[in-house]
Amino acid sequence: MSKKTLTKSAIIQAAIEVFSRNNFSNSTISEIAGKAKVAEGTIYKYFRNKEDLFFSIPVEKTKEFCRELELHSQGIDGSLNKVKKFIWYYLYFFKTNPKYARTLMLEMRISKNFAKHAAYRSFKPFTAGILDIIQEGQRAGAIRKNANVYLLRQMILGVLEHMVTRWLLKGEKYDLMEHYIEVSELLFHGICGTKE
Amino acid sequence: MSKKTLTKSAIIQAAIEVFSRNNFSNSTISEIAGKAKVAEGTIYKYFRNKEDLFFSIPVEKTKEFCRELELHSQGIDGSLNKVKKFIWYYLYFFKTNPKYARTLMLEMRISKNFAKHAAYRSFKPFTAGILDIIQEGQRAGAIRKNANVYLLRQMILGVLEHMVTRWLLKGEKYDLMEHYIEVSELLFHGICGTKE
Amino acid sequence: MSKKTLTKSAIIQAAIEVFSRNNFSNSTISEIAGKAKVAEGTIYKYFRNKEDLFFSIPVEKTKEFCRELELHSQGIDGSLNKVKKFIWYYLYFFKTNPKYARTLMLEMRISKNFAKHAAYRSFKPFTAGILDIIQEGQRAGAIRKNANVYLLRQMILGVLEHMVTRWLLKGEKYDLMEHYIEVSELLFHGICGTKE
Amino acid sequence: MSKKTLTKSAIIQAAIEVFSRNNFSNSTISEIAGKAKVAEGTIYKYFRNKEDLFFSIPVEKTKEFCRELELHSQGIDGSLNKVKKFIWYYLYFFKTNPKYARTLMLEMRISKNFAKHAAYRSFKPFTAGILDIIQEGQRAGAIRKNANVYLLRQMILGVLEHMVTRWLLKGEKYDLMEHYIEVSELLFHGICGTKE
DNA sequence: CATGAATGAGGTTTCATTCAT
DNA sequence: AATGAATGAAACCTCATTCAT
Repeated sequence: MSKKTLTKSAIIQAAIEVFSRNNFSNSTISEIAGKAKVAEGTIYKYFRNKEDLFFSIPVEKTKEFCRELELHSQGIDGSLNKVKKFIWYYLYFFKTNPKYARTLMLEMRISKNFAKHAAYRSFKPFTAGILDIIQEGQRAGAIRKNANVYLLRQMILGVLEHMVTRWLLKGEKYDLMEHYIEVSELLFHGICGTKE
Repeated sequence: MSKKTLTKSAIIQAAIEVFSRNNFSNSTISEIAGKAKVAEGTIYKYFRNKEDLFFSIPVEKTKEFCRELELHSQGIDGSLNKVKKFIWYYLYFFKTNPKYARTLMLEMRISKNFAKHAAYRSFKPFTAGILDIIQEGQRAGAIRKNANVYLLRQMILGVLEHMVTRWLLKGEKYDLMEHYIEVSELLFHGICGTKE
Repeated sequence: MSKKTLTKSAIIQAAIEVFSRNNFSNSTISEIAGKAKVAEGTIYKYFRNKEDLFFSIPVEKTKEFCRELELHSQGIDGSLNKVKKFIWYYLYFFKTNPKYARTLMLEMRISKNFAKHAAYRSFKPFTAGILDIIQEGQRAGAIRKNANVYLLRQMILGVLEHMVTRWLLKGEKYDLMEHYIEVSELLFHGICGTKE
Repeated sequence: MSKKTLTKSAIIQAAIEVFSRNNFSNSTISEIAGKAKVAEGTIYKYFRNKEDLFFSIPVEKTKEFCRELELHSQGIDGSLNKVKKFIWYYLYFFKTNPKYARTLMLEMRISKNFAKHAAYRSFKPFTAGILDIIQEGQRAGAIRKNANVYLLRQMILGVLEHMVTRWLLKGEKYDLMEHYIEVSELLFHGICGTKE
């Protein structure tokens, strides 16, 4: 890694830590600079402004997510198994990256201009991946054919997002993965009993 | 309504509007005072500080939600029908209160000190209500007995929260309620097809 | 004078002093606030920003100039005598307001956006006054009829402006008015000798 | 020209362009370096600091002015004709060097430390030249003997400076030279009519 | 000689909160 | 009770200058 690349990723890493503790507005460039061991001015050589630095965070992290997910998914047969693995890895990733989780789930996601920023496109491969699995599952009959694929994806991601968010808001005091099998089960077969 | 109560709710209403446009940090007391047609100093007669005003918003709004839900739920038989009605009303409420939706979903929920604030307790009757329905459903056999009630509640609220949040982030450009029947169906019977 | 008006003119007066010592960019709001004995924030209650404060300076000062000139001009007959008096008062005014002179002549006049700012219009009565005198002089035959009035005004103001500017740049070390009669004479009858 | 000289004059030329657009404080070394196609650090090999670079601009330009003026003045008889030629060339020079005109007239001239800088002496031959012409004119009787030569010079330069400055402030939208004959006429014979 | 990454001091501006009226 | 003028701390960001390569 060149010196420039090293400095840049030191800044990103420091930014993740700082933004995860306070919110965007309460985080200061000065603190990020301190943590990254660079001068405040240096940050502005690499990022246009505070918001640009903020939005640049998920670019690298999403690459990492997709790269690792790829590895974990190899050799798995059956769409439902693939969905299960996705659910597992999703929770695992945020469990092991709790600071990034905070930044992404509690700050970035609701941020006004995020969708307009170039960095937003870095999510494309991520959301495309799960969509492929669902479509494959429908073709194979493992997933309901009479349901909109986008709605199905929304449900899965919605439940996962909610689990991570709730875990963060509760202070990460329980194991994020403890109910993951049960949740998969409910997602697959519904909340209904057998009588009604 | 006394003059005091009128002033107070004018301030709250102005606060909802302002906080729904910008985020907490970017909203100013000065703008809220302007919209409520009171002096800045007056706000401090009714609320300890900016955060106190912010957290006071859901108190009234949640009361309103519960009161109306009560009415809508009367005369409904069957736990699943009650859950369906809850889902319907939840979406309906936020569809008709989009500014409050923004404030609550995008700002309040992730706010660091919210859970510590007295106002947080105002959600109690709300979350208790849906729990009752689920427990009743389990007793009647309409809802799986082998699933944790809290997890069930979390799934339902998680999906709903996600739907509202997504709708807000997409700019309220589609009808929040358009897929509500399909979503109920998926929640009740799962995403699986019949083959696997 | 109300308290608000007092505060505002204290700020303006402090601004004149500070801007006259350093240039616009090197002057600081902090120093102006200190001199005016108000907090930095107070300045922003009265002026939109640093530039707005800067451009607001000549408004009051030009009013003062015109008011006093009016008095001094009363009872004077003959256009050339009026021009002479104008020249005298112009030099006198800047001699007795050297700090304002610096701000206006060395900073304001060349400032990029000044002509666009509302304050620019405050010069109107000033430039209109001398034009009237010139036109009257042409009608009476005291001033060349075959010369453009705007060019005549430009020459008079140009020479005066230059005298003040030069005096400032030389450090106000000589008497600004020492050559004023000689200059009037040259303006009136030209630099030529009698032979050519 | 050696490579060193080439680089230096590229920097000066870039500086003229940049300083003519913004003022001294708002101009950046970075932009100058960019325009001159050298690294920022390189500028500091040739000039002590930003101010030194700024003040170095007129040195070359004034040499150019004097050299050309010399040529244009050859073979002209009569002091007034020489003055006329000077006026013509002065206006012509700034008309054809508008960026330098801005830098010199609007920025440099009022600059606090300019008179102290070594570069200030580069004006000497320039101001000496016009003084010679005036003195010669006085001896020949073409120019009033009863007027201070320095005052005469001041009047001529003052009017010219004012013409250029006004033209720049008005956005160079009219022809700087359009009234030059009329102005000479007024300078030579005064603004007075024949009656008074 | 030339480069350009890094520095870090310092200024403008915002805004929650107070308090005399 | 209501006002709104005044406060002053604190943060983002810029940019001249340096120095290791």
